[in-house]
Amino acid sequence: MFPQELVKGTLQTIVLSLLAERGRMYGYEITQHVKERTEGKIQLTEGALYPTLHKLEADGLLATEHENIGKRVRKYYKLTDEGNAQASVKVNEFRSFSQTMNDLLHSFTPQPQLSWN
Amino acid sequence: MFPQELVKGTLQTIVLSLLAERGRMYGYEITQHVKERTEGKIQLTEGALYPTLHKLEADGLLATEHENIGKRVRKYYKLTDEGNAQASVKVNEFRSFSQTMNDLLHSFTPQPQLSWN
DNA sequence: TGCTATACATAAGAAACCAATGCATAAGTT
DNA sequence: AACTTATGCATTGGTTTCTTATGTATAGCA
Repeated sequence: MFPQELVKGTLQTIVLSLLAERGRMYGYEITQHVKERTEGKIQLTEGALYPTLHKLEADGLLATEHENIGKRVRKYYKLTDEGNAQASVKVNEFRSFSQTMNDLLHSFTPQPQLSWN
Repeated sequence: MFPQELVKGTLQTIVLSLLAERGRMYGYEITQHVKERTEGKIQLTEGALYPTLHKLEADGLLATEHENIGKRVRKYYKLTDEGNAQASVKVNEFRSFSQTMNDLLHSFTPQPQLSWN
């Protein structure tokens, strides 16, 4: 489990990229999916996720579809065109940041050079 | 320039790893060094840095040495033994987090496989 | 003389998150 | 039938962490 301070600031990026990949998802599904794919190392709390989803929707990056599952209503989120563009931006931004940070930390304990296959 | 939300939570890691690498540094030096090494992409503000340095010192991870430069007093920070250990932990933690995130975002736009040289 | 750089520091407010709680349905268990 | 766990939405109070702004002071340069 990573300390929360590290995960902070990546929530929007995670949500946008997952929706870009999978088309549409609902809130609870996102938490479970992230937990499984990261082997429990990243766990999104609902208190952080739902406000973020609402904010992204208010910003016009997400649109919702309501679906009845038995007597429950499930809210599916999907990307708008703008949201799709923003997903690209955010993911590239994170990768670039990740690279910069690793360069900055590089000399601490030298790692072997990476190369593309 | 990265959005600040991405840099958040990495300040302690940056400080500890730079001190592990360079022995001792003073506050202003840290801001300039990070700015140069990242080509301006990460810029630490003093309002964030100084409270962090004070906190790390209060937590016993850093020790200070005062040096007179002309009529000014410059505060050098260096790692304690505990700080040195913590530097390892934090750097490894970030690298692991970075890897996990990149895996999670991987399928968004597939990247070529990485391999060690 | 005035501007910029160096160098420390704090303080008020904002942003983002966590932990807790709440409501409700569904499924499985004893 | 009763209880527990899982599913699924959501809000609220408090904390941490950072930003912006400000303050003080020395030093160098034009």
